[in-house]
Amino acid sequence: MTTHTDTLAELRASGHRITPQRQIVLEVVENSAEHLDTEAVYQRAHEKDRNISLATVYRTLAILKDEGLIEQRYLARDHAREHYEPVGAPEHYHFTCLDCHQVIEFQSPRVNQMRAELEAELGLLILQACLCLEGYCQSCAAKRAAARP
Amino acid sequence: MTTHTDTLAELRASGHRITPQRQIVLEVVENSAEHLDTEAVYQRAHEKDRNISLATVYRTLAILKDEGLIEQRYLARDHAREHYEPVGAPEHYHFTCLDCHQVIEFQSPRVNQMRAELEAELGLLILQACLCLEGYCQSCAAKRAAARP
DNA sequence: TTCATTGCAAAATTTTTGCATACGA
DNA sequence: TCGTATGCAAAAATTTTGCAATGAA
Repeated sequence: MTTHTDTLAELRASGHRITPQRQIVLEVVENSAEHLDTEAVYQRAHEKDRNISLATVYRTLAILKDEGLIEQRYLARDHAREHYEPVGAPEHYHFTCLDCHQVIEFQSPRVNQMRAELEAELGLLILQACLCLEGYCQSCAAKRAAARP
Repeated sequence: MTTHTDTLAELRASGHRITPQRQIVLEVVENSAEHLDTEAVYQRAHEKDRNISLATVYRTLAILKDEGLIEQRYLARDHAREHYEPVGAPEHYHFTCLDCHQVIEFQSPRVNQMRAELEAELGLLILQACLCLEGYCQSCAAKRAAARP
């Protein structure tokens, strides 16, 4: 398990300076249960430091992501927006219903299986896997089938 | 294999009108080998109809996507931008190297396996699967390992 | 001290929307 | 004819960037 301190050390080791702003952004991502997009990270960071700027949050998230210190996830419902979470969070992906818009989180061993296969076959080092599914949930699929026989 | 005419019929059946602009947008997506983002679709559509507007392209792509008549794909390299392609294109996903930025296309039976499992277990109807991987390709991974022993 | 980092504001980019007009069915 | 769809232009939403001042190492 990577700790906050470890992550800061890695950040420094990769040639970046440790600033209060960066510590705050990291804390926010590490301590949130949900996936936060950039705006949400900014809002929470802003509560801790009234002077932090949105530009700094953008820049910091980009650095942390580039260094592999946080992960990005995309929700299908709002795919264009990146959501961040700490590395090491339990693996899960998202299915979004196109009709009722509920998000169903799921796990599947197939993803890691595939990652391992690709790494072995193609020699890749896979750091991030983005997987999101869209379609209709059970009840909405049933409704649509009934509406259009 | 769904034909252009079939797709238009489905579009009409779902309550939308067939306009020259919509036909052009559909043709562009169907006839392009690459994945086009909205701007690229607009550019190609614009060559065929100098008066077509970007707003119409946005609106048309949204409709076609909502109706499941085209699919969206996301490339990890440029994840925030949607890329469209016709339904029924051969399954493939993307890995992007964070260093040299090359995009490696790959296939994996694990995806369909997972889709089938999820549909069976959760009763979902999965229409779109977005999967993109990021990390380092074989040579870039080797370089990084050498640079930071 | 030195240079990476910051905040601010402006710019750039991308997408959406209001509305009068045009046109498909 | 009737109401959807369009083009335009303006607005909204999101992200990036220039620059002088600040502050981490």
